[in-house]
Amino acid sequence: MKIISRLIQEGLISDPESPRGRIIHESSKLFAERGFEKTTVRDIAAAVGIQSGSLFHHFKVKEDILKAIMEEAVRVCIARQEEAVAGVQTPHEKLRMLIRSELETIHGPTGRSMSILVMEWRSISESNQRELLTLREHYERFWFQVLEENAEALAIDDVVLLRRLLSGSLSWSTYWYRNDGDTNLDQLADYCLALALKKPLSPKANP
Amino acid sequence: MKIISRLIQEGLISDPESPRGRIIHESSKLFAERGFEKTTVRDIAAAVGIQSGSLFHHFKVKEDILKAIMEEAVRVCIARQEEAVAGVQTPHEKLRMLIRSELETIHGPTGRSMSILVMEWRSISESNQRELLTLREHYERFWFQVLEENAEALAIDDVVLLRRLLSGSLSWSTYWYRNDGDTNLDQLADYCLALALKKPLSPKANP
DNA sequence: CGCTACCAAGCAAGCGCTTGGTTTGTAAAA
DNA sequence: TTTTACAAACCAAGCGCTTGCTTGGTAGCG
Repeated sequence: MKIISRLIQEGLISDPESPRGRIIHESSKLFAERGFEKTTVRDIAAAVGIQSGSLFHHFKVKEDILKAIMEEAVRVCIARQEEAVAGVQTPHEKLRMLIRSELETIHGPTGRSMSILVMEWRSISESNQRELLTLREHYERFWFQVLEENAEALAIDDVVLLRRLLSGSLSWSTYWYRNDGDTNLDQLADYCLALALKKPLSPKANP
Repeated sequence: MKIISRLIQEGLISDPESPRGRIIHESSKLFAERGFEKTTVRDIAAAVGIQSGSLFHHFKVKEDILKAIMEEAVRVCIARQEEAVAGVQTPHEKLRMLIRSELETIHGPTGRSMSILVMEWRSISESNQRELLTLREHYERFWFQVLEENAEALAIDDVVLLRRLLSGSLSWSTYWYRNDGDTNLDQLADYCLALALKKPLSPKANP
């Protein structure tokens, strides 16, 4: 949770105590539950505990709330990613941490925002999509960097394709993975890693 | 295309020439483009070339159009799947055909309906969701049957988890795969198969 | 004073859907 | 062959409601 408070201080994400933060928080709950289009500004206002008109003192239009949620989601994602790989040495472990980190953002406290980012993508305008894509590129670039640097060591034949298939598997887990099930995130990450490397499940370290 | 006309004759999907079929067809274009919530009954009517009120002569409520699209999508999916595996003998080839068939439904002419099925899921009521899930279960059951019967031969350690990860990878391909790219569906299927079996890409037949 | 945060009221537009009636194709009855 | 019958397909009009957002004003605080 250290990351979050650092990002708040840097002004990259908003303080959940502030009005803006409260609106974002409540909105993300509602958007995740029923979707952006089906959530009215009155729903949001009621959840926050203010009048619907008052929302527009903090956000110019409804879509800006959605954009803010997505923006902050990606920012947290990037920060988590950098922290996960920092200090890790072996290629094998680097990839494992990357997978693990992505699973964490999907199923941890930021999970709601992440699924909104995917599911409500079409509800934001093209210009906002472009802005978010630039942000997201940072994240993807990091993945490709790690994969390419270690492609030989890990015997990866197609970096781009692997990332795409992995991306799908991990995202899709929102639909079935539950934190209280009999598989935990570490086990899931290990399984994905084994699949990606076409190796049997087991050794902690690497040749 | 033989399957489609068979399904039409059996009354399992509607004739694209009929009014009902035309509405479904035009709606699926619009839903895929802007989403269910953002498509108005007036948009649909205009695309079909009738008055908005006339739609309700064929469908009781707007949601029923969406439901019909989804229902027909799953039916085509199931039929394709059965046909794909029929006559195939080796475990290796069976799995390959299953993957190939799923990719075909996602990226072929039924692709639009398939992505609607995934993306607009939350826009249908719970009771309709239940109905569709029963249909979908048929499809999934078929997958598990094939996987379980050949788990030993293919050295699959976790059938359920493999199907889930594969499911994600394949679904996600809507976001990046283009038919006119330099990879075709067969190549993609082969790559996914190699990943699933943790084997290097290459041999047509199996040990 | 001035600034942030908010309220109360409501407007204009758009929404899904209904209504009552008309056209059109088909097929049996005269 | 003409007449009658009838259902399916559609139109024109609009109702009632919800939507995102605006406006003008107020409370609280440094």
